[in-house]
Amino acid sequence: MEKIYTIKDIAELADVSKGTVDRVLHKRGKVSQISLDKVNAVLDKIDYQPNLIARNLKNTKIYRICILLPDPKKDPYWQPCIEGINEAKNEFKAFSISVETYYFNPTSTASFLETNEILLKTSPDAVLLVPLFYKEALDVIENYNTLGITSCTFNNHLKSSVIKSFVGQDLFQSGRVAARLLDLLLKSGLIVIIHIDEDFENANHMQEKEKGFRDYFIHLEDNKFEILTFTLKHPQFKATLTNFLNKHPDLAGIFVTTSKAYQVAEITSKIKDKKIAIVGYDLLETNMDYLNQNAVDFLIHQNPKRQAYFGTTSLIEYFIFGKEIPHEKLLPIYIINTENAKDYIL
Amino acid sequence: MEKIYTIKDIAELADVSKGTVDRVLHKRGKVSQISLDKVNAVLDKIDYQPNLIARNLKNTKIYRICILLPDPKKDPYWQPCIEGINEAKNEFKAFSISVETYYFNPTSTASFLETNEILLKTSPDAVLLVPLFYKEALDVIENYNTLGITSCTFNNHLKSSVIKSFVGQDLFQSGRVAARLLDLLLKSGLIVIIHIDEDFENANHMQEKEKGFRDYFIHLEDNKFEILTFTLKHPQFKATLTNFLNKHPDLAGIFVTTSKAYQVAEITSKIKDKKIAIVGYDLLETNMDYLNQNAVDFLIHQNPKRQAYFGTTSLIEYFIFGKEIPHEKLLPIYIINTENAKDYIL
DNA sequence: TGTTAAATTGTGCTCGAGCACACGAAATAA
DNA sequence: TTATTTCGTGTGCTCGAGCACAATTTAACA
Repeated sequence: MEKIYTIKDIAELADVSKGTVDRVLHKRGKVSQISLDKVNAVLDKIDYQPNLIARNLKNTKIYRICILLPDPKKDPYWQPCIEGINEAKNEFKAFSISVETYYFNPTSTASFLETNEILLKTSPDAVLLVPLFYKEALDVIENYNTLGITSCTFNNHLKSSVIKSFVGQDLFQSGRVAARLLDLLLKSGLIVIIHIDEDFENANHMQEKEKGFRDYFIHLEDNKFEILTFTLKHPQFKATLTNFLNKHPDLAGIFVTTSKAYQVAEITSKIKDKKIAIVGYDLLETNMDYLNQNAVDFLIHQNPKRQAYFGTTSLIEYFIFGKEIPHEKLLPIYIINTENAKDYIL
Repeated sequence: MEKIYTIKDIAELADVSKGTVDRVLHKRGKVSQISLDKVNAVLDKIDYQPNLIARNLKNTKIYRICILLPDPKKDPYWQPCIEGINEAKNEFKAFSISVETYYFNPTSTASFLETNEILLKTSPDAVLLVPLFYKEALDVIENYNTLGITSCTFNNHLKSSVIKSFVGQDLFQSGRVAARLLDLLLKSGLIVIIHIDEDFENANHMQEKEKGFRDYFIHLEDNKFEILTFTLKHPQFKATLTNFLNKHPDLAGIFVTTSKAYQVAEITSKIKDKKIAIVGYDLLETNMDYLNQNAVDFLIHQNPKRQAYFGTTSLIEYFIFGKEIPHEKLLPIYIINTENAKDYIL
């Protein structure tokens, strides 16, 4: 490794004071052409990397990061996020950073807005949020922007120019992954895509997954599979599905686009004489149970823990080290079977 | 977040000088019982977290980390490691750390020892190495220890009390993952485990994988599968396998325990009338080709890039922040099909 | 009680970047 | 010519931990 240059080194090499070097580096204040040239000549020759440790020493400000996400008590999918956030907090506990989490009810836009109001009272420097509700999230983020609050998102994609970063998955591609899994598992037959138990507001992710899923089969030469789509909701769900199963004994596989695969497996696992392949999402305990019972074949893991961890550490490192935040970070699509599941759950 | 206390704060609260506080904190030098009690009383009340930034400001030493791994030109499996190392270097380029890589020929213990000699001349503070050759690696690591050099390993497990950390995968479990994949893909039939083209020295990983693979099937109630093991080497490999395929038309699946699945797929893909399921390891270009041609069904990814990245960053953070290095870090076992492969290759 | 040694405690400098302030020189105004 | 502004530059302090060394107190002994 080459010598590490400091501002003092540059000042001596350029025969000016470190104050002048500082002014050149930060384009702060007036500098004569002669001094400017001298300093630039030195800077061209060497590779100056400011010492981030020293730079941030002076910075005694405590940066406040607020995280706004659905209440894990209402939907266990979000529980791993807490662990990811705590891991990030722990890793940077020696730095002057405050990370606070705020939970809203994932079924209530009012709860989302209320919680946001409470959060705003603490005047954070940045908010990392799950933009579950499209319209409301847009307003909220626009508001952050006018207040000078940095906003980052995870889990859900939301198109907005004022969002600093998004951490999540390519949902279209995850649909293709599911398709490929069922293609390998089954030779032919009827496959059903089931959208279950989610409101219209955050339905976009289900559509993306379906698009990817169908895209895969469209590009297969042979038409070995027939694909149908079901959009189901409690409480008719159980009756409708049972009815469908009876009518279609040729049903070979099911792709569940939400984390509710267990609800489907609960019904299909009771069918004695045949096995219907199921690919679903998310490592909920209930899903894991059916996975281990062979009623679910694969689960696609969105790694909410790592999403939250990555979103949080990006913001922390942005504040304390001035690191750039990547505009979009797409996590890999994790394929889970009974044997590698424990790698992902604590 | 609560107030962040500094040594000066503690000194004032305890009514002693910061020098005394320093002595108490580091058990350095003599302190009277009275002062000790006063300082401890304050320390009990508050949660003191030393400012890592300030602590390391004074530290102008450039830490030297050497990485000793097989030459990617000899075996492309190692190429991603370079990327992982570069990513780590880049992330910490502003800190006084020197990271240098040294390549040895993976088929030659002499090359390993020679390269190690060259590396030692640079008197590193730590070495991160792939202990490919059991006996030689043990000696080398023992030697590091007497020289006061920290040693960390990745990819291969090596039992030694002086190794500070290991980053890798649970190979037994990855065998089970492969078994589960073939179990789902096939209903019944003959499965062959193929160990191909590796020397005895580093054969341990193949044995672990086989153990895990067989362990899975042993615990299935029904004996749907028959499992055989093959240990093959160039150049007899091709003839032996072709011969075996002809003799066993009931062969349903193959588990290749090394990264040479493409060599097997090259042969099986030419069989016209039937499809043999193959599960192998590692995202080599050649393996990916056969994966995309449907000749290989799944690849298990050991994520060498992340292994190298994690090993490197752990050491860097140990030196510049004094963070603890986890003794063992087992990465998840990544299941790869055609659709999620691109998430893992650059 | 005085002298010296030993034990304990306090002071002040270092690291590198950043920034406020002061100093000087040149330019303009009176 | 002198006063005042403007521009350019250098000086010196800050941040917190760590550590060398100085200063002070206490103990030991003649």
